[in-house]
Amino acid sequence: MTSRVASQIVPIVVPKASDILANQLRQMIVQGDLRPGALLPSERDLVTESGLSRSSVRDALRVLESEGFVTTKVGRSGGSIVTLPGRDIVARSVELFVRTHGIRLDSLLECRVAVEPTLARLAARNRSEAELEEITDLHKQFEMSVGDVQLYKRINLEWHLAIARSSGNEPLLALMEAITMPIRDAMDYQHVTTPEMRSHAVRAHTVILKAIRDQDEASAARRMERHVTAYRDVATGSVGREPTRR
Amino acid sequence: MTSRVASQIVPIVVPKASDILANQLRQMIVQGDLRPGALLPSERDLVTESGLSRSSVRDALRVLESEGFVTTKVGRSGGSIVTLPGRDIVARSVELFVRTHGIRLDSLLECRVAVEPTLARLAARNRSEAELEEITDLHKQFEMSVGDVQLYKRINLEWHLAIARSSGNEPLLALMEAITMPIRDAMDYQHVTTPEMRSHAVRAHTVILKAIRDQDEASAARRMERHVTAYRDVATGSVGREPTRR
DNA sequence: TGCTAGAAAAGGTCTGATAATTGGGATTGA
DNA sequence: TCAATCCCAATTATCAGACCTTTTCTAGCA
Repeated sequence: MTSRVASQIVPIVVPKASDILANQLRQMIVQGDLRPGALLPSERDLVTESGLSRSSVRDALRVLESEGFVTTKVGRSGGSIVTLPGRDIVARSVELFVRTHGIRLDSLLECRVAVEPTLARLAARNRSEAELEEITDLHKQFEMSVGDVQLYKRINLEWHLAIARSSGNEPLLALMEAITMPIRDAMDYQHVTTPEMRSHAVRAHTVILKAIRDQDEASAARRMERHVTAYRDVATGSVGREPTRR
Repeated sequence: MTSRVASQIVPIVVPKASDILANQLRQMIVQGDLRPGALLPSERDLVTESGLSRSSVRDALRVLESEGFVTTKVGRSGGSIVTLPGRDIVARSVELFVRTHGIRLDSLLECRVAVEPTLARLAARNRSEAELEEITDLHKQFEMSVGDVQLYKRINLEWHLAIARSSGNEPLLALMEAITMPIRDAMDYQHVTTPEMRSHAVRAHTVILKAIRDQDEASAARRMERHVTAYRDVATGSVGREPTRR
């Protein structure tokens, strides 16, 4: 065997044409060169500009569409409009992750326990008057819904989400929105609430709302933590198991 | 004007052929009919099975690929292999969200403050011996890295992520992974650490590690909270602003 | 003026062909 | 016999072009 020089060749990846185009467009959007609302050139124009075929251009646009970077309309004066990937995209990916990996309900509730006290604290700090009014409004509806289980559940979730929206913290809000739907599905499937539990929740909400109104951050966080911790312990049937002493 | 019957027609949306196919395949994967590792039929087989054209089939596969449901290889014995959308997909969508919406560093650090104490608590509860060893190992490297800023930063992040992995809570881990990279980028850009700060962080890590080793959940959570809260306050320059009294 | 039919513009779909990539099997040479 | 090499087949990637569907604009007509 003849001796050979040491290979300095590193694995070469050949990117796909459509990926290159998608990356370029994505980067332009991320960097702000393309503003949301802007209309991209038509597919046929992109073909002439990029030198690629229409299928490659379309592949790129489809990927960007599924990532939430463009929305596409058909028809005259249609085309691809630049959008920014919003919380809905994050929520969708989290939801698919949760469903495909069989994440259990207690993991999701643990997640809520981690997130919601901070959301309540931030809501107490940052809420606007309009947001406070919305939360208050939902709370009034909540108080009157203890008889109707379906309504109760819906208003309950809406109230928690309204607080999250008032926090002003987008990443945490996105996570909260993302885990809310899987939690609701799982709870619908396996959990029933008693009237006593419901009126208990109403009382908990009342004091949390007061703390948020008074902008008492520490109280809002502490009471929200108690509320969601209790919820978790009831739902996972682990009331006696080391109740997160603090 | 002749009187007409009330229209009961509701707006009709015509889904795209490729979306229908993508939805079908996605649902089969989510429901478990298609296991990860399974090889989908070739594009041409899918064409004959679905009755659609090759472009529609390819559109569907491209969307699924960008969602993390399949990975596609070219060449003989290539094709589309079923995968499950992992934390990387979640992290990617969060990262794009953060970058396109100009989420500020203090929001991300607030996020960490919300999440990491719970991760530390769960790590103290659920860590395996091997995971404890990994965390300990990283801590030793950390202690020796105070002189090398770049190394220090890398090991620091690795240590926090190792704790997150030991928690056993996949959603929180995904969020932690998702916000780590944007935080690092922003910190690289604007923040410098002093040797005093670094050795202070080493001491904080030491006590957290001890709590995790001893499986002292409350201590792990409390000390981690102090640690990341201090980090946030230093990084946002708001040391004196209502330091989350507790 | 108001309405309608058609033209125009855009994405959606289909068809067929060719290129590039990859793995495995056949071939060949020592 | 065995290892390196060459060739072929299967598969995705890309291209080219045509036609369809949807939507909007417009010109002409009543």
